[in-house]
Amino acid sequence: MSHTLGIRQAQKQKTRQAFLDAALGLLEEQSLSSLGLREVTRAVGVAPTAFYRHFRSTADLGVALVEEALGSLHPMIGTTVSPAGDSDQRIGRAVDLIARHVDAYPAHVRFIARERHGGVQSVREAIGAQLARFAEEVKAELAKHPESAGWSDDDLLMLAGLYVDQMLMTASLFLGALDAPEEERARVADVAARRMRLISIGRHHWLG
Amino acid sequence: MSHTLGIRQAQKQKTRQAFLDAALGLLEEQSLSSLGLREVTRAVGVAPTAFYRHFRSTADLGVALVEEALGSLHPMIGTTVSPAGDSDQRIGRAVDLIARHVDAYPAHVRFIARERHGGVQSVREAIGAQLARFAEEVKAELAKHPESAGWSDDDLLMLAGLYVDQMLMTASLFLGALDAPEEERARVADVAARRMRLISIGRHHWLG
DNA sequence: TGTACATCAGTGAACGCGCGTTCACTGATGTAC
DNA sequence: TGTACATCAGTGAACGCGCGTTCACTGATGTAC
Repeated sequence: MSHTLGIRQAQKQKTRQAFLDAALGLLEEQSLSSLGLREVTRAVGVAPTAFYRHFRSTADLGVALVEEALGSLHPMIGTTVSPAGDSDQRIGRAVDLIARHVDAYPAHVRFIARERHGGVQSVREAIGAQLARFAEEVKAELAKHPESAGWSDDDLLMLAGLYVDQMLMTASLFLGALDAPEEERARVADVAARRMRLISIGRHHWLG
Repeated sequence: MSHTLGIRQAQKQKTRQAFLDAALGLLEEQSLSSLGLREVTRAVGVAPTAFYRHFRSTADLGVALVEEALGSLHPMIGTTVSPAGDSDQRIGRAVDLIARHVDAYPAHVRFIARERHGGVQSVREAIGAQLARFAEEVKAELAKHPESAGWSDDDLLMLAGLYVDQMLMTASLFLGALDAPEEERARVADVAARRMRLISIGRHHWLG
């Protein structure tokens, strides 16, 4: 069981989380490179100087947001890229899982899509590092599949990277259809599934 | 032959282009949503108020940059997605063309990658519209290929979108390796080619 | 349990600075005759 | 070709405002005894 924090530590964590939440909200309509320190503290309801008790800069806060948005996703890799079920079932499960994740954490997904190529170097690097970890984990999972027999390490990593990028693309498409009618969301899911199916077919005919 | 502009018009166009060039340079290290009007005029060497003679806002300038970065690329679609040569030759040609384009216009490519999901709505929409056009053009080109016999319109558009996204991904990877040793650039080209090969294989086995 | 001192998350005033936008202007270019 | 007037790209001063950062502070929480 976990150690109970002191009152002071608990309050500090609570404020820190309020900073992350407020920033994430503000970042729905702008980029991190234009997010102001005073803007965030105003949204939280504390003095501007309180910011420095938690972060060195908004870039630093951005790196913390990367951890929050992607850090908890690693355990999902195993179940998503499992060999259970036939190909179409696996694809349907993956697409559905992405759709649910976008529904549950739209601001996190938007933040990652936006800042992956955004204007703040340290945040780009943090996202890149997390995505590289995902690719390695997907690769390790793919290696367990019987279909991967005969594949080189390099080819497996190539395929894993393709899957990771495809997941991000799909998440971004769902994000754009968040407020659209169900019909549009279904269309997005359908296109995403067909893309993955095509990749899956390519995978099965890769050797020979 | 083209009409010669008056001195006044010619000078205005020259200044406008100076704005676009200066903004593109400044955007290598930040996002459009944090680009300041005064920052741009300072880089150009004109008074801040001169900006308003050309653009309503930095967002407006961003939309103009989208046109500059992507507008001239449409004619390249036809030759890139042509059915000439075997599959590997076509892929090699496409990857090489992307690499050369990134070398020639790194700032344009970075701008598009950054602002595609960036914080300025009108610019996101302008990029989205251009990419949708590209997808339609790629689809039209694919439809000419004999391999596309039996494909539905919807599947062709799905494949075209996959190619367009893959081109952007590849361009972005080359961008990250711009200052890297040739060895690293070759590795990027190799991964990109293998990704496209896998997609191409999937394409050939899509039906039946 | 109580006391005395240390820690430290959050405060509030103050600073110098660059921002976007307005306005009336200047002077070179364009046009009508 | 010359003259008189119109256009308009770029100027420069001025404005009110919000920014990031500094500093000494307060008072609740933590700790040593």
